[in-house]
Amino acid sequence: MATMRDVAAAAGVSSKTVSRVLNSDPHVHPSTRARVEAMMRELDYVPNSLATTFRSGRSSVIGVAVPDIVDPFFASIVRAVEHVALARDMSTLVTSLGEDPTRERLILESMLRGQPSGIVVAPISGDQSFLAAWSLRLPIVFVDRPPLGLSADSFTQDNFAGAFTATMHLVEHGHDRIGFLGDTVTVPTTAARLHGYRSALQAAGLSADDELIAMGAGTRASAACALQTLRGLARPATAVFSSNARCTMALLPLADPMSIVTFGDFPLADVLRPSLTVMAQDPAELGRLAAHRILDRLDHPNRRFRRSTVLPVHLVERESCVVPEDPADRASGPPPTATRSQTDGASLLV
Amino acid sequence: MATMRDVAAAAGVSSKTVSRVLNSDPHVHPSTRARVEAMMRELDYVPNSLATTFRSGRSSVIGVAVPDIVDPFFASIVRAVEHVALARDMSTLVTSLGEDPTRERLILESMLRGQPSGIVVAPISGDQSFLAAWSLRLPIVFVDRPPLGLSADSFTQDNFAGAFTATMHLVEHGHDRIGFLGDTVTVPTTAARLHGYRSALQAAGLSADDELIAMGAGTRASAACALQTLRGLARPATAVFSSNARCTMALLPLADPMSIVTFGDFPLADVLRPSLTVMAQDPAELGRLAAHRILDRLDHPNRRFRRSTVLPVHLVERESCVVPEDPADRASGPPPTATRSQTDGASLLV
DNA sequence: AATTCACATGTCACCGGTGACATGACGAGT
DNA sequence: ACTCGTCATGTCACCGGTGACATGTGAATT
Repeated sequence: MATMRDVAAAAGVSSKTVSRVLNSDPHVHPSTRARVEAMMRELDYVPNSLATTFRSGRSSVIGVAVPDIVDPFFASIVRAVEHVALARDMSTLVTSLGEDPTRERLILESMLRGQPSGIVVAPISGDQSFLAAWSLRLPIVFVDRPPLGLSADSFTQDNFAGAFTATMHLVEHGHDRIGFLGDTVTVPTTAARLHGYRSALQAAGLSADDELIAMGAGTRASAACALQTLRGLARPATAVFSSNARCTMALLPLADPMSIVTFGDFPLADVLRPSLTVMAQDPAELGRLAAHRILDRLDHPNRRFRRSTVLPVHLVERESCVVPEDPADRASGPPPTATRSQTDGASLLV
Repeated sequence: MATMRDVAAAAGVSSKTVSRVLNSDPHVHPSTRARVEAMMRELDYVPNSLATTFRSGRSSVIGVAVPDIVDPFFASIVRAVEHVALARDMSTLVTSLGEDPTRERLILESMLRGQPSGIVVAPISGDQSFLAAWSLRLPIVFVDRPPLGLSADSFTQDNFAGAFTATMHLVEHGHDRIGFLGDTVTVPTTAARLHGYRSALQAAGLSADDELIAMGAGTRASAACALQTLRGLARPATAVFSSNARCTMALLPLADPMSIVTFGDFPLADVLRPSLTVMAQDPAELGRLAAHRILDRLDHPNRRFRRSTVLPVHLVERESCVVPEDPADRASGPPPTATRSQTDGASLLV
């Protein structure tokens, strides 16, 4: 593994000159440059970016920590950050935080010890105050979920309004018993969506019974259980607002006639039959904004930025919301939104 | 940003002693240790892992380069590597290689300059010979796709056998005109799958006409076009072997009655109606094996390992393969494998 | 001829831990 | 009392580039 000094010795110059050649310093004689370059090639020299990085005190790496890279939502965020970083010749250190909130701190601190230029975090725990000391030294930007117990840049979506709109959409289709599906209330995203759901019911003059709210519905088994409960109520639910794509995907294999709106679009949501009506988010934009904020903070340490940016979400209306079936009158005409009949959908693939 | 020497000065000891405390060296007096630890807390000292890393000459990072992290297949590989790395207190540097084969080298070399302990690559270009020099210095392990122009460890799947089985499965259902869908032949994976497909047709005594083979079918538009062509043939195709999940997902919105088998399982493949019969791969296993190989190579520099490991893939039979419809005889009885009728499937969601 | 200056190149310290080796102190064993 | 070993701690160089600053050389300017 040839170092700069090896090249220098071979070319009969000082290591500084090699450094100059490497950084295309204009004050190097063409012939010297040629000689050095030849030697670099011959010794098949590769600069050790660890050394450069170390000396400069900061690695040109943007850390990204998300709950789970396999989730396409977070994967999109990661890819967007990566893309912005690449354009600035920086790289990306990715970590999944997993499910265990107590590990968040360990994972993030280990990432921070590597002296990244900045980090982008979609947190899983309920307290990021431990990042306060770090945020003095490098830009820390939150995506999807705002920081708790800490003031820092964040790019989130309008979860409240999105949930409100989604629930209203179901109400407008005539549903008055609408279930809520989510994983954990401790995640602020879910809390805000629950809040939006409740507000919509209230605005519509409907009661938001707790029995309509099913948490921990992130797996197929638990979603099945939740669904059964919703159906078994004295006044059964006829529709569901699923607060995230994971719950929806868990629900899909078993949800028979029931209207659904989901928070968050996902691959194939438009291909299912019926296709799913969703509140579309834009994870790539979230990632892009976060990455740019890191760069902006780095470039302009003294500039002030708006701390919290909330992106709108919008309703993508597809087929999964229909007027509830009236048991007394099965011939009540076609549902207003379903543009394809059920049998149509059935033949799509075979 | 306090350094070790700051702590040392504050505690009235040498920096080496602080280093010892940090590394829990037993030869430190308890009282000294306490004093140093107190000072570390007071100055809110954080070790600079860049320095340690630099001195040791190798960062405890495993680099992972995949075509696209948003693809759940590659995301699973990444997560598996991450998981193994974490257990060894190493971190993971992730990069997407993207679509452009000419950029592969640049991206990988930039990653390598960071002196990772090893890298895991799912390459996109047709030549990795430039990695030869690097592979002398650190373990380079290929996943999903074998290296080209280079001898290195690889963990792949049995693409040939998988494609053979998948195609045979369609043949056994009575199809004699089976189309092939893929993106690029230059990717060895696709080439092997095409080969398996051809061999199966040949083994079945069917002709593998070039007109049945549609490449570049990775987007919805191109998949639509390919499908139209296959349907418009003098002897139209009645079934399709899709060589990867991306093509399948592109095909889904528009494939009406046509039997499909896909290489690679993906989320929701079992929820679609009809659910998709697939050749299931195990990306997480691939990632796990690759990561362990990196660690093994690191731990046992002199041990010899089997270079190439090929994992089997297996058929997951679902509903998307049916006996071709005989135009002359529509009452030819139920298809042998479809366990749910089409109308059954239709009512699953509403 | 003296002065100035752009240019080509070199010297050296430094970034922050840590390995190799040194030192001093004290208790145990002969 | 002397040697030896263990413990607690210190010194110093080094990992590989690079910034600050110095030096030397020849051409242009006065």
